[in-house]
Amino acid sequence: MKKDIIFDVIKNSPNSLTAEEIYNDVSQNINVNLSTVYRTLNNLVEKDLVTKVVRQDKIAYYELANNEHKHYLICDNCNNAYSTDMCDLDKIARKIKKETGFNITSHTLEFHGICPECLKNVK
Amino acid sequence: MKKDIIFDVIKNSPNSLTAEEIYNDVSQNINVNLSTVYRTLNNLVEKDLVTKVVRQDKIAYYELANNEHKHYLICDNCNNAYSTDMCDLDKIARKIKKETGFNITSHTLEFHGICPECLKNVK
DNA sequence: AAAAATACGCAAATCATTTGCGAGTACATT
DNA sequence: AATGTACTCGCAAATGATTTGCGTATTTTT
Repeated sequence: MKKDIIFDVIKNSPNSLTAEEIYNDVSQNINVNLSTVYRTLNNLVEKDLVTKVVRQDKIAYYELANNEHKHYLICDNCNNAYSTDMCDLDKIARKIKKETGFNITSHTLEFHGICPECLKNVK
Repeated sequence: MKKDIIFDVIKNSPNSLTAEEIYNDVSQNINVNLSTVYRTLNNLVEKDLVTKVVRQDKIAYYELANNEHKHYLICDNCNNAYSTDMCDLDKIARKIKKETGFNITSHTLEFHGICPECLKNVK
């Protein structure tokens, strides 16, 4: 079924994708409806197979729910997202937990700025 | 004009507000239209007087564009947002800048979990 | 006070995402 | 194979936060 194909697209993508991007990709091979893509994505997120992150542009991005935690550097100029695995947030999370009693289970982090490529072109 | 009243609401709020919350607040005193609130907010954001942050719930939250950097602990149970000023991200940002050349200008960080209050009630 | 610029209300538009419904398909049980 | 039950999908309409066009008021500038 189409769920597998949609999941494959996510699995094979090095970066996170929007529902529309997934839809376009899948549509090249088979017929699907956008709502099917959304339904499937929600399904995969529920099953913890896929992670959904809403960015400042208000669009949801989906990626493989992998163990290794990633964050994005989003260029305000070209709007590309570069991922980084640098994240010392667990330390901060522990500190917050200790000082506030808040039981933190997850976090999202988004950096904004200008990527090296754009920096070159702007100058 | 209404811009001042809207700005006052934001100034006097200890936490970030949605457009609707601001609208409700302002409406208690004067007549305004929701679109006026939105227009004014965009205006204030443009002038760097107000900061807009889109959260995972896809709703934009507005707060005074203040110098002191805050992040939110959002309870997945009661949906309240607790703010914290703990943020060692500048260190991480510098590291990323050095290693990737990405010129980071801002970031958003959102912690999710269960707040102490809800923890008590759930148990 | 007239002209030019803003502010505002109202209704309609937008856009990502969701949902109701009805039809198609798969799988299990007899 | 036949029946039942549960998904899977497509399609069109609905949602909900936010934006926009437009005409009218109100302010600011001259």
